Amino acid sequence: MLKLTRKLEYALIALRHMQDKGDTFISAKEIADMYLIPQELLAKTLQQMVKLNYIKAAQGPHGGYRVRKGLTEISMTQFMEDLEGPMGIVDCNINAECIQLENCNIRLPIKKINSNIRAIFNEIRVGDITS
Amino acid sequence: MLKLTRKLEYALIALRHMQDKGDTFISAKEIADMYLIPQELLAKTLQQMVKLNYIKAAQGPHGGYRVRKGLTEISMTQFMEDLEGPMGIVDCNINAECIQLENCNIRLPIKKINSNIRAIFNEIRVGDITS
DNA sequence: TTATACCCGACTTAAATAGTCGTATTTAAT
DNA sequence: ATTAAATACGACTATTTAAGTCGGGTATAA
Repeated sequence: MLKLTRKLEYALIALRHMQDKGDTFISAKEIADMYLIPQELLAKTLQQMVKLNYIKAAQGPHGGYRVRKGLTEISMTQFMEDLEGPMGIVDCNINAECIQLENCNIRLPIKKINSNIRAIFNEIRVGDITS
Repeated sequence: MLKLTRKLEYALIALRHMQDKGDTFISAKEIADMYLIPQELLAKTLQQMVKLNYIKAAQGPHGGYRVRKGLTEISMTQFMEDLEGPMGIVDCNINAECIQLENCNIRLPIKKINSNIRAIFNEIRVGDITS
């Protein structure tokens, strides 16, 4: 339990790699080869990040991706939720459609733990990992 | 991502309920009915907690479970890992058999986040949730 | 003796994650 | 123009993990 998804790992690895390379466009293949990441999967993730305006893509030969300036300032909470949807250690923190609800006897303490975890990721910037 | 398992939720709900009832033995059925938890699943979890010496069982009619004194003092980290195995937001924090390892460019920052999360659960006692 | 409850392992199902494939489009270089 | 290298995108499949079920056993109070 309490695991990050591979997608997030791959995204961070890729961002860090691109960050290191400055302004040049880096292909998905280069990153996939270097870190032994399944290329298609990484590609999809990079495409998602383009849509999120995290990175910029260039098509054609010598194309690839590069990091948008300022990306490093966003919080990990934002980053994670942009890529994977809402974060919450239990479902009722997310969809609130729990059949128990009224009966639940641990709601409050769990909620508190949840905000502790969010607090951690709120205070971490993407740049803390990728720079 | 970053979810607790149902088993842990059920375990905590059950512990809290038993705690509230003091020394009397509470059956799995009573708890399952009250909180709409699948009985067999809850039963298995309770049995696991008996083995861990978290709770005490009594067989036969009017049997059931009750909480061991002192349980409330153990940390959530211990509790969670006893029930679900090692905790870690990425695999390499657990089994260390990552094909990348050398290449990985985000190992250190991830490790740091991981210990932040562990720190949270280390400082929470089971009793903080169940009492 | 019966009914209630725990005990325990094997099994099945469901959901989430991870990974693959095919086809289309863009574009630099020749 | 043609080719090759790259992104774009949706549908599909596979794998893993979590969740839930079942069957047969044992203990014990009434």
